[in-house]
Amino acid sequence: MLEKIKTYKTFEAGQTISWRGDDLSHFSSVVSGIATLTRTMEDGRTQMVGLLLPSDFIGRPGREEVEFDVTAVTEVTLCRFERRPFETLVVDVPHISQRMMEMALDELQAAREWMVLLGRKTAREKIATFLEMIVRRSSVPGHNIQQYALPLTREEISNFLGLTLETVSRQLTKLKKDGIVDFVNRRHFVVKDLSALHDASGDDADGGVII
Amino acid sequence: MLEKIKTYKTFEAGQTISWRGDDLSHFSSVVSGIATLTRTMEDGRTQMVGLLLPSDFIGRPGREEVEFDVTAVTEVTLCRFERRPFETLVVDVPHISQRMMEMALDELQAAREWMVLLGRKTAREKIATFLEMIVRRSSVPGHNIQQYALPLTREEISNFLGLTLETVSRQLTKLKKDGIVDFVNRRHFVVKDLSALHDASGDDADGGVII
DNA sequence: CCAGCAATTTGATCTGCATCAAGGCCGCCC
DNA sequence: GGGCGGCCTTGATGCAGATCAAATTGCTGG
Repeated sequence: MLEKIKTYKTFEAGQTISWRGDDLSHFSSVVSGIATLTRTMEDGRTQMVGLLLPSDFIGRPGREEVEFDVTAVTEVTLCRFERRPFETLVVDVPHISQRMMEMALDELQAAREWMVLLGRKTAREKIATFLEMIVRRSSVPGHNIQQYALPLTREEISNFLGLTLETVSRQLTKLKKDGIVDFVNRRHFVVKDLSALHDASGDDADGGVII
Repeated sequence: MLEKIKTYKTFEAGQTISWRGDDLSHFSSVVSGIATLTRTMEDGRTQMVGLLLPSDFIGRPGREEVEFDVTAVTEVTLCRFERRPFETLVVDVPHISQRMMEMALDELQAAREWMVLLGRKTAREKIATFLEMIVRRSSVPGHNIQQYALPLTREEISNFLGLTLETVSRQLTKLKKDGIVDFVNRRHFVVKDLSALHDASGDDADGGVII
């Protein structure tokens, strides 16, 4: 059923996929590439509120408007469904809303963890948490990755972490000086001490039950 | 069907409803009272990630553990469903997952707006946004409320906004000195200039489409 | 191969909020 | 009613990260 109403669309790196306030004409899921969800205040202060990776979903049944700016960071291909037929489908096919509920709850959990970072972590902890997240997300079980790609510019990272780009740069070089990570070049890094990286993140040992 | 497996439980103000890491034995919805969702770091830094009001939901199908501490701020009555039967129900009754999807997406939207506040707003903007939220949530169409209750202590507010309690106190007295709000007592306030309060919040005119 | 330009790093300085430290207020219980 | 204890306010000081300001790097297109 989904097959009938689906189309693909590709956006090039840097292109805006939709602006806050636009009519919500489609629901989409990311097929490939990386996109961001951001909010910009009147004076230009910008906060990223979501990083969309393949399989992530954009759109909300029952809403008429997009609530955040969606921007392609790399080339992005979306699989899109027209809004009206999709909304009908959500009602008719129970499995879809179950799946979407699960995805929404996962995202909610991630957003809440991110709120802890934004509200309470130091710059160093923010950067360490961010790098650790990259490592965790890029890891494939069984494979031992040596080198990780940094998909965002310093400015994008700063908008993700609620910092300035200068602070991001400084904290990255500090983690390097401390021997925790190393930079192959500006967009690729190696983790030299994973447990030190974790210690620097401010998160407790493991999901954090104190026995 | 829900009727059969539902029970009520009341918690007194200040009591912990569940700790992070506890087994998730029930799904609950708030019947009355106010509860908070918080995360506390090893060294005691605390961030609130959710404020649970009547009709809000606690729990997540497919999860074994509670992810955040849940605490009663006022006396709280929950309507609880045992986990296993409820999970079955979610699969069998499509309407439930549709409703839960919508609630999760609403919460996600709220969490993302909160991320902007935590990452980019100044202390004054945070306080103004918080007061404006209280006003919006307490407003009943048709009624003209004069006085609003502040459901949280200064410390709880500070944990909500990613500030210290001293900063919360100072910014509240500043908004008072500026003639924007007035305090009947420590836990009740009056808005003297709603549009000034809005201006102080840093949010744009209205949901923010620039025409 | 080099000019031009955007991204990044690095340095100097400033400042908003945290931290440290007293009091003051007020409800509550004896 | 008075004193106790939990909130809350207010003041003084410190500092992490913002801001302002140059370099430096390194890619891109001529």
